[in-house]
Amino acid sequence: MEEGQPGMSDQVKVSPARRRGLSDEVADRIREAIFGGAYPPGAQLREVELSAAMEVSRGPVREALRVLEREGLVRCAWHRGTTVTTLSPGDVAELDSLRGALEDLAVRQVIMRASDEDLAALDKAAEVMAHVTDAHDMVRLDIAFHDAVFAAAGHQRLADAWDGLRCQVHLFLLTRINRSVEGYLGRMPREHRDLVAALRSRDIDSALRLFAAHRRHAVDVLGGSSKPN
Amino acid sequence: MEEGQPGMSDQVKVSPARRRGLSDEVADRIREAIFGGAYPPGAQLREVELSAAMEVSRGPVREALRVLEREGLVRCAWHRGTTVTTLSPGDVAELDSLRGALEDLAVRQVIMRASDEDLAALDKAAEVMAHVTDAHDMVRLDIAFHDAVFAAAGHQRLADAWDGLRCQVHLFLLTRINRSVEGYLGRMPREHRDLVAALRSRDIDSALRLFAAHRRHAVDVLGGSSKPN
DNA sequence: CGATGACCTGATGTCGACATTACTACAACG
DNA sequence: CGTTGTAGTAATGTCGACATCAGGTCATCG
Repeated sequence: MEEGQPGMSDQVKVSPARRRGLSDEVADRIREAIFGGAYPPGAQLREVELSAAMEVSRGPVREALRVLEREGLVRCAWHRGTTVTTLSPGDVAELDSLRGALEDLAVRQVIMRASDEDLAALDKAAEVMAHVTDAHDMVRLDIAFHDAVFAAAGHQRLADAWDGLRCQVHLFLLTRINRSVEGYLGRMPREHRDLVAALRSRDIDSALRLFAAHRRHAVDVLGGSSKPN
Repeated sequence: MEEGQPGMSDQVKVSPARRRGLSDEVADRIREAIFGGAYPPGAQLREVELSAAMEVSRGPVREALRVLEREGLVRCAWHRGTTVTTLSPGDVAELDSLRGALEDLAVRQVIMRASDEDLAALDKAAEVMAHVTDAHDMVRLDIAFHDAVFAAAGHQRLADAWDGLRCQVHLFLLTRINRSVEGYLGRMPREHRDLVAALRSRDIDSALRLFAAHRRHAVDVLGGSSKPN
C-alpha cells in the first residue's frame, strides 16, 4: 500500500517530507545521551532535569520517555520515575531468541521479495563498516546494517517489532565491546559482507545459518565461559 | 528474575498489587469502545471529545492514544489527529506472517520450559470457550487463549511483541466473524483443545504444524476465494 | 469558468502550575 | 532493641490555557 513501487511515475527522489514533533527530537537526544554514556544503566531520568536541560516543557519529555520505554531502553514505574534499562543475563537470552525469530522471518522475506535497490543498500551498509576504527561507531553501523536488513524485508510490522529490540541490542553491544574489543572491529565487516552475499545467493538455509552464527558470536563473548572464541 | 519461582516461600496468592495510572484506564475504555463497534475502522478519535466524555483532561487521553498506537489499534498523524486502524489485505498478510514467527518461538518455549500451572491455565483458557454463544465473546476468548500461550512461554519480550499485534488480530477476527460465523463458534473450542494437547505432548513439530493450521483457518476465510469453508 | 491565494475553523502540540503519590528519616511505642 | 506510625520531601500524575499547524471555504484574478 504505502510502499513505493519502483517504476511508477512518482519521483522517488523526494522524501515524504513529513514534519516531526518535538517529542521525537527529545527522544533522539536522550537516546544518544544514553548511548554516549551520559546515563549508564540504572541511572534515573528525571523529567524536570531533562526538560530544563533541553529548554522544553515536561510534556514532550514525558512522551519521549514513553517512546524510549517502547524501545526497551528505559523502564517507567508509576510515580517512581524512569531508569535506564539494565540487561540481566536472562534479558540477553530473551533478546537473542526473539531477535532470532524476527531475523529468520526477515531473511526469508528479503530472499523472497527484495528489490535490487534494497540489496544495494545492504551492500552499502556493509561496506561503510570497512574503515571504522572506533568501537562505538562500529556498534552504530552494526545496528544500522541490521536496520537495513529489516527495511529490505518490506514488512512494516516486522520492522516495528525490531524497533522494540534494536536499542536493547545496541545497549548489549556496548557492554560487549567493554568486555573485549578483540577482533570485533576486524571481524564485523567481513561477517556482514558474508551476510549480504548469502542474501544475494537466495539460499535460505545457508543465509539462516550464517545469521544464526552471527548472532551467536555476539552472545558467546559474554556467556561463553567454556568456549572462548 | 521477576518470574515467580514455584516452591519458594513467597505467597503466590497475593498479586503484585501495583497501582495503575489513569492513562491505562482511559486506554482500556477506548480499546473496549473500539472493539464494541463505537468507533469503526477509519473513524477519528478526537482528544477533546474523548476527554470530555470520560471527564478527564487531555493529558491521559493523549498518552492512552499513544498506547493504542503502540498496539497498532490506531494511527496518529502529526497535527492531523488519530484514526482507528483499517486493515488492508497486505496488513493482514503482515499480521499473519509476524504472528507466525512469534507463535513458533512461543510454542518452542512452552514445550521447553512451561510449568504444570501454565499448562493448567492453558487448559482452562481452552475450556471456557466451550459454552459460548456470542461471536464477540468467542473472539475475546480466542485472543485470551493465545495470550495464555505467550504468557506460558515465560518470555517477557515475546509477550510484549505479541501485545503489539494482539489488538490488530482482534480487529481482524471481528471482520472475520462479519464475513461468516459459520463453524467458527463450533470449531474454535475443539481446535484450541487440540492445540493444548499438542503442547502437552511436547512434540514440537506436530505442535508447530497445528498452530500453523490454526492460523491458516482464520486467514482462509477472508482470502480464500477458491476454497469456501 | 478554472486556478490561485488568503482567511477561517478545528484540531493537535506545547507550556506552566497544581494535586497526588512514593520514598526516607525520625520519633514513639511495645 | 525492633517495630510501627508519622511527617517531610521530591519526584511524577494531572489539569486548564495558549500557541501552532493542517484542511476547507470563499473571494479574487487571469
